Amino acid sequence: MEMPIRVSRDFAAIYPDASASATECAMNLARTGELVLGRVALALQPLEVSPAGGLVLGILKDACRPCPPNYISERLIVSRATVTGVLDTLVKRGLVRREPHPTDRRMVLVHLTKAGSRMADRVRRTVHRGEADWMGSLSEPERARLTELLGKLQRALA
Amino acid sequence: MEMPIRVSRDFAAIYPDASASATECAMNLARTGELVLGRVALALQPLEVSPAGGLVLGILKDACRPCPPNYISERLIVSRATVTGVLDTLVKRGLVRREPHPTDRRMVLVHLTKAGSRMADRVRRTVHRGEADWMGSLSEPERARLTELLGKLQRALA
DNA sequence: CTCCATCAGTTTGGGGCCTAATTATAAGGG
DNA sequence: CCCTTATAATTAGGCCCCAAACTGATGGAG
Repeated sequence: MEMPIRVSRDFAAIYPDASASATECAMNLARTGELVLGRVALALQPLEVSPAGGLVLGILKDACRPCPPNYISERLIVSRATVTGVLDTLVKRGLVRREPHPTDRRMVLVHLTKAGSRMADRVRRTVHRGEADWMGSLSEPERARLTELLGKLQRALA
Repeated sequence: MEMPIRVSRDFAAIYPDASASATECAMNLARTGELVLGRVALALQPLEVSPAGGLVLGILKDACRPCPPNYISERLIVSRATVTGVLDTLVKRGLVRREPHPTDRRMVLVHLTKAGSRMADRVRRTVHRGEADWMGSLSEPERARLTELLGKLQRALA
C-alpha cells in the first residue's frame, strides 16, 4: 500500500477537466480521516463507548448543565435522528438520563449521570493520550502547518 | 464554527500527558475527512450510487476482469462482510452480477454489467470534477505539502 | 379563541461499517 | 483416504448516519 495515495501517471490525459493534485488531496484526506477515526474507536473500545457516544458525553460535560438533543445535534453537526439513536445507547449504558423540560413540553433535557460524568473524563484522557502517541511522526511546525491547511480547506468545504 | 478547530487555552493544564497540537490535528483531520466524504456523497447523489458503491465499480473497472469479493475487500480496506452488503445493493441496481468461480467453488466472481461499466466512468468523472472544484482554495504547492504530510501520518497510522 | 405554521423529538426505512458465527469448499499431513 | 486446518462468502446483530414522515406542543395571525 503506497502512502500517500497517488494517481496514475496518465491521470490528466484520462480526466482532462480534473486536477491530479486535487484528487490526491481528496483521496488522502478521506483515507487519513478514516484512519484517525479508527484509532479513536480502537482506543475507546475498552471503555465500551463509541466515538459518537464519547463526543456526546464531552458536549454535556462542557455544558455543565442538562441540554436538549437539539443542542447536541448542532454541536455534533449531525441529524437529530442520529442523536436520538446515540442517546438511546448511552441511556442503556446508564451514562445519561432523559428528563422532560420543565416549561416547554416539546423538549427533553439530557442529564449526565454520575457514571456518565466520570466516563466523559476517562474518554477525553484516553483519546488525547492516543492522539499524542500516534501524531509523533509529525514535528510541531508540521502539525501547525497541517492544521492551517485543513482549516483553509474546511472554510471552502463547509 | 471556527476553522480550523482549536483546543481551549488551558488544554495543557487539564491534560498534562496530551499534546494540544496533536489533538488539533486529529480533530481537524476527522472533520475534514468527513466534509470530503460528504461532498463526494453529494456529487454522487444524482447518479444514485453511494461512495462505497462507486469505489467498488472503479476497482472492477480497473481490474478489467471479474474479481472475487475478497479482492475488493482488500483493495477497499474494508471487511468482507461489508463488501457483501455493498455488492447486494449494486446487484439490485443492476450494475454488477455475481457468478460462481469456474474451478474454486468457494469463490464468487463479480462481473461488471454494461450499465455498471458506464456508471463506473460517470462516477469517476463526476467525483474528479467535484474535487478540482472545491480544492480551489489551496494552491498547487499547498496541495503537494498537504499530501506529503498526510502520507507521513498514514505511515504512522496504518 | 381558533387555526395553522413551526418546532422538538421520535420513528421508519435504507445504507455503510464492524465482529463473530456459520456454511461450504479446498488443501495438506498422517 | 481421512481428518484437521485454512479459506471464501454469507448471515446475524449492533452502531452510526441520513431523509422523510409522524406526533405533540407552541405561539402568532386573524
